[in-house]
Amino acid sequence: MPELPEVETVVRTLKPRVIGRRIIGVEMRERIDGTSARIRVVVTPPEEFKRQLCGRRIENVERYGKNLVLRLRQEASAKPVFLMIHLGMTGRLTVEQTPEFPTRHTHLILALDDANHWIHYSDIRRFGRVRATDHLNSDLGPDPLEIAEEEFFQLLRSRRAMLKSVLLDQHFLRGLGNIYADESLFRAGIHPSVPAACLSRDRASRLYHGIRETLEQAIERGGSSISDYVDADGRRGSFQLLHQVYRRTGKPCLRCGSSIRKMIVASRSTHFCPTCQRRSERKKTSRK
DNA sequence: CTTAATGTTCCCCA
DNA sequence: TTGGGGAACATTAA
Repeated sequence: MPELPEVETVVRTLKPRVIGRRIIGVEMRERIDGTSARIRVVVTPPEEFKRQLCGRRIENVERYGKNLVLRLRQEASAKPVFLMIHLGMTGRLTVEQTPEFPTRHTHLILALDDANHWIHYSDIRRFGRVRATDHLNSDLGPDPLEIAEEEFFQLLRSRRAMLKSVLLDQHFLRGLGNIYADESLFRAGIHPSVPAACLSRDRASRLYHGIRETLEQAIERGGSSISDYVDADGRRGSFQLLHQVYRRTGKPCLRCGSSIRKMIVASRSTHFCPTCQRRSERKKTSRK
């Protein structure tokens, strides 16, 4: 359930239910397979993790790229601790009314001080990661909803890789994933394999706005629920109903009727309309 | 039985 | 250093 609009939706639905509450209990269930090395969803060692969380109040819930960040504090004067959660591919963060572990895929339960609600983290594939730290490291690129157009243009110029690869790179922009990279490129009318540095100012501008509009609409619709994603209240999003290209291979383009194609870029399925998304700009007086 | 899936990281090679 | 390609991680559903 991973990209920016989904995480933003979880943040918004989680906020009213947990802000101001204290965490009074931490329960973990780590599954360990004999075959492979031990993969833990909660990265912070268990004792340290409990020590960092227990008794602290949830001051705020924010999004950092695809991460959820809960800012915790003992009291106003104390130093904050951050609970960072990355949902990976199938992670769910929900508020439930039971302290019981409902399935074998629930890995973490936080008890709140209202005695009625528990925060559950479940993750079928266990690609997600949960950690507690006292400092936020910022090795990710700018947020696509905050970056200025000129800064975006300058960033693009520094990368010669294919646009699709660049948009997926969290060090370039934080928050886009496979769905929204494809949908944004379609909205901008640009082919996924165009080198980022080759974009004209005009096309870069269309991409900038294409990304923003796609993300904003997706957030309005509560994100895309393809298989696992739900918000903190367990509700599915509906933006998947508005997808123009993602997973629509062979279906007609909703704009021009051409058959949507799929190619592999950066080891990821990449969907595009061969008619609406050109490799180069077609100008009326163009010689190309 | 095979394939693909909203993600990240690591390794190899050009 | 940059970028492409692929594997690994783990589970499920088609």
